[in-house]
Amino acid sequence: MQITSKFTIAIQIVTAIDYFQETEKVTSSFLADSVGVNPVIVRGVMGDLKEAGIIAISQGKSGITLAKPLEKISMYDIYKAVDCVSEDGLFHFHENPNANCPVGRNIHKSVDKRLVRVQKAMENELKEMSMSDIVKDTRKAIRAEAR
Amino acid sequence: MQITSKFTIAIQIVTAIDYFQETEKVTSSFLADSVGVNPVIVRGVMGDLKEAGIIAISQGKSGITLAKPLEKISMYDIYKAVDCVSEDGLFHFHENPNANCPVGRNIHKSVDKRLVRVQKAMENELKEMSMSDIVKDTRKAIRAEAR
DNA sequence: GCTCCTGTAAGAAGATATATTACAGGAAAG
DNA sequence: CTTTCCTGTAATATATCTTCTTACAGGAGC
Repeated sequence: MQITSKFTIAIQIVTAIDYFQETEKVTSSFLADSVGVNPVIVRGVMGDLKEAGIIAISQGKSGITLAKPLEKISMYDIYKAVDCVSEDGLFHFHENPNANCPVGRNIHKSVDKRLVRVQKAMENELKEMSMSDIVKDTRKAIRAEAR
Repeated sequence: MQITSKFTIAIQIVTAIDYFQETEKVTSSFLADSVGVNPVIVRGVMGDLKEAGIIAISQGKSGITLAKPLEKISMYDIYKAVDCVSEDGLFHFHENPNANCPVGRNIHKSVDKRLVRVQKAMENELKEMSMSDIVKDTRKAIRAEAR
């Protein structure tokens, strides 16, 4: 099992918007070309990011822009925006434990809270990561290429 | 997206083996009945758990038993045993970032290591959790019912 | 008013998860 | 040694999810 690529697509979109904001008109097709997926997918992700207040969409010359400074966008913000994990949680509890079995009837109680804790541990790590660091690293890698 | 239910099925299987070990002959059908899934699924998970040295499978009177004390089985051990996350990692990076785009060409480098860190944060939390605690909680819940 | 971009619908194709039937082979028990 | 019955596994069927793709309406910007 894996988390939808919408998450990493969104990360690249935000990075590319910042990187090209000043030199290009950034549109869904432009981003789709950079990311290597269909423009429709990009528009979907763009919609999510707009709703979350991360980007601003204009059809004008400015194209798509960031709605707030990179420092204020965490990877968790993006993760939440694109909804890449089911609202039932990261873990999928099997649906029909047997209610006639004492274990089947009570296992949920003991396991659920721990699964929540595990998911939170992952999400807390995402909260610590800022998009400005991703962009910095990417710019550095691009500069390193030039040599 | 969600992690396969094989994980929670395995957790219930280990719990049920411990709980019923002394009073019942534990077989794949017995477990399947408790878990509420098809016996074939249980046999698959059993195979994984056996390979990981967590349970022992016998066709004799003893049935299926734990291969080591509960205290020595962590949730991480089970998570690893059933292989519920792709070996490419929890996160799915989109496949074709454009190599002609500086961002598309370099985004992987900056993001990958962070995704690994996030996944590890989750897995470390699982390592802290012992099956003996799950079983204790479940037994407690069962006793509470009796009143 | 014209252009072109976004938003969205709808359908196709592929991957994955789970259920289900069936059966061979082997271990345990007598 | 024979019978029983449990495991291991293959093959097939659904259902769901993901991503791709085509198409088009409506609206924003120039």
